Amino acid sequence: MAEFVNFKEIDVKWQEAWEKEKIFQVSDQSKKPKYYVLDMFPYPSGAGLHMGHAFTYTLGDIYTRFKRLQGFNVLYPIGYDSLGLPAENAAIKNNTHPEDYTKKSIANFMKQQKAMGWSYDWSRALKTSDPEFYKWDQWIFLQMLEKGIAYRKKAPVNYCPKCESVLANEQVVNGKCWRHEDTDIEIKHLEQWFYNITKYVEPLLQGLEKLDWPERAKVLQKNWIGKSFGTEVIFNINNEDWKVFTTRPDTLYGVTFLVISAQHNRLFDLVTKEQKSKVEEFLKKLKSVSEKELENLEKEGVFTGAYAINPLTKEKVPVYAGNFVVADYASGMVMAVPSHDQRDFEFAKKYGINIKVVIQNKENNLDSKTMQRAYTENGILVNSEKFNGLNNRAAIDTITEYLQHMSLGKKTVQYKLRDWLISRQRYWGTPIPVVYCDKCGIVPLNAKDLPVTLPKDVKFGQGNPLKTNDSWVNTTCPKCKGKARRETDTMDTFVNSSWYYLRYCDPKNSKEIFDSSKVNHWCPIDQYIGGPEHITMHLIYIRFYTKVLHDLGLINFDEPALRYFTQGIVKAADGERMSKSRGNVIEPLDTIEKFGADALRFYLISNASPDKDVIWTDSGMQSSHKFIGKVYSFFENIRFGKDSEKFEHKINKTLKEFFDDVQNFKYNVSTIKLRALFETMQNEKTISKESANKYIQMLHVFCPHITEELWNRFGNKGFISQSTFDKVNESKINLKFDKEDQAIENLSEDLGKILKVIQDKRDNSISKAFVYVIPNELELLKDVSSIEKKTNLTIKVFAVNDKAKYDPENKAGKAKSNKPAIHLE
RNA sequence: GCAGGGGUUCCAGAGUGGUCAAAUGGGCGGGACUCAAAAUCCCGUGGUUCAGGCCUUCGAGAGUUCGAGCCUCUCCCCCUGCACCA
Repeated sequence: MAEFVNFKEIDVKWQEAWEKEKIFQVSDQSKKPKYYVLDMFPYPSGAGLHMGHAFTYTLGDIYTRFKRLQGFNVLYPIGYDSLGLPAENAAIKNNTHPEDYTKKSIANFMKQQKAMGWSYDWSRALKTSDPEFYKWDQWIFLQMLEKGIAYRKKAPVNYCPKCESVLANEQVVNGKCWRHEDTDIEIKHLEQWFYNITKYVEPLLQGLEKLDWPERAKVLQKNWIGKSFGTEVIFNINNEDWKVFTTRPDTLYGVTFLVISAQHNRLFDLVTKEQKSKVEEFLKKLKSVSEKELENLEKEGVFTGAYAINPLTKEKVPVYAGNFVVADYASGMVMAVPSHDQRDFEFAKKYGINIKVVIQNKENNLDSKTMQRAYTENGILVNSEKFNGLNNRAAIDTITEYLQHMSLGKKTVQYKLRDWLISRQRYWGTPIPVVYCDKCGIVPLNAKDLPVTLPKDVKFGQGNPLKTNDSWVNTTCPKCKGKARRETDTMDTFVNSSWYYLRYCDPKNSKEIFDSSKVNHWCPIDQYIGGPEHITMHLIYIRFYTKVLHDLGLINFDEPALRYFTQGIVKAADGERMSKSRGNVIEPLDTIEKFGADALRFYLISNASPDKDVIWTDSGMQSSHKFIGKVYSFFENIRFGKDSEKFEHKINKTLKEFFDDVQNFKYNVSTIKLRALFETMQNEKTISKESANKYIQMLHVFCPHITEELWNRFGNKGFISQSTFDKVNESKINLKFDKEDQAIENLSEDLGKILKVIQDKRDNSISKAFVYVIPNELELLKDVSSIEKKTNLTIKVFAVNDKAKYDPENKAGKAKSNKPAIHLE
């Protein structure tokens, strides 16, 4: 009975044994093939483990245990993404130092992680707030600087007033901060550190092809990178060439104005004296608008006073500054064709700008004076001089070639991906290892002087805390030994997670970032597991870093993770996210206390495919608990005997399917098959120890504690955690047994239906059933005891050609294949 | 708008050409046990009833096929992501 089993006790017993024997420590040297499973490391918050953690890390642990039992030498490390703003903010709130806060959080986390039975190699644990770790962030930065990948520039950047820091493009979600859904991003023009990720845009795009990732993840990254083909057209403004990117050079003759981004850093080069005040007024208004809803922002603009010359028509068209043009995409300036682009059309109507039709089609005769909206379909060029009559699709190439020929433009490619802004004006991050020297300017530190550690003594509350420690800020220039000032910005926390997976391969190396041979042995990650929210942030950065480190010759692969699995979310019973404010949170630790870690693990994966959301139900949780209890008590005092042939068939077949299902994360399907097999097992007279071992090995990946206990009770040597699966014995798999089951089930069903009808009509006097089958099906029904038990009938089965059969009603003739005839009395 | 993923029986969720009225779990109904309840166990759970049948179901419609939940097309709906990217 489930109640009598003290799961908690078993959990702790084996968790301690595993730890004591260090059985999950993995050696770099092994005869076994390597396998690297990685869960994205957690951000250690003071709140501890939540159900989402319990779910995602259990998925990884199951996969790891599965791979171990398959005979792989599995690297399964864990660490803490412990630098970052939330720790800083939480510390400020609790009036402690981020370092103390983080230390406490990690200790708490670790305890809880162990209670889940996750089989990490704790000897490799790392935390990013450790100077021995972030030292290498700084080292990588210096490498990047040397290669020109790290650089400083003044640019319009996203600033979150709540974070009091700038953000990367990836961290802006719908114009808001990724951490503060209620906070609008402000655009500031600041000089900041960037990583030149756009240099790697093509490898990032092409690398996707060879990855075994969910389609969704690949598409998301593709869209984020946003490659588009087009033409760069040169417009002359005030005797200066300005490049404008367009995907529609076929409409070039219809350009009636240009729009430059209001955030463009050269905007005022164009603004005339007369228009200056109007433009400034417009910009002021823009700022207040950005604090409201960005979504339905109307397209607005203001005339700059400048005119551009259309390279083909030589016409002069006005240049406007507009709020809808993205400053740092392409050249930050667009050509506007109101007749064939709806946005441009609305803008032209609003400001009374000329409209010129250049594409016509036979059915509709467009007239610029009467048209109600832009015509965006295809057609034939008109008003386009020598290109008149061309199909507009064809004209895209023709006109581009002509521009190229005349040196007025060229074919080009644009991407949405921007360079990665890594500066943060906050304390709890990796210090950027440069100084500002009055004489030498920006000077990087020497690698031997790393790490630049965070000073503990700083004041929080106003601006960047690092600026408050003068003795830290004031330093000497490594070049001229003169006075210098340290960079007080720290790095985006995402730099840490961009290469942590490499450090796990050689976590204690104090001489170099890692031993390349170790990293090349373990990497790339064979199976990476994490949430979908990381696809356009972390997973872009980690791929970028990998490519950079590859090009630096440090590693011999250029993709971090070949396979990636995205898990779903654990939702509360009401279908909402679990949250304190909703009061619907179920705590993993409470659940373990009540049901044991195995039952929780089993429950979390038995509901649905793990890439789907799990909706928590107490009854489901209880059902898993019940099942685990039944299995445990079944085996607890079992006496082994022999397997029936049928059972040998079943266990081998299940094992075979199990390999396939678990390999493909169909954990839920596996749990069902284990339930079914358990039912069969209960009806067997005896089973062998070998089969029992097979069964608990399968169950072990989901429920490591009770299976460890049973393994031990069975008298096996060593740990089940370190055992390996037997090969599937294909010769024992005989589909005959499945047919037999099918035949029994069919007959049982038929009898049931007949009895139901009869019993309604007559009284219950039926006690015997005579069954007539076609001869070659006779042996499928040789054991009908289960049906006899169920129906309370005595059953006799005959072959139809059996001369000695009892068949008073002469039913035997009705027997068909898979459909025996039946006589009841 | 664009892209991706989906719509399965009361719910969750398996299932991708025949043995599918469709696994499994939950819920619900019935039964056993009990003085009773809880727990546990067994049975049932689209309709209908004629002895194992018949009819209707897997978002809607059309098609391919001897045969479709599963393949093709069109449409509807839901979720997710990007969103003024020129």
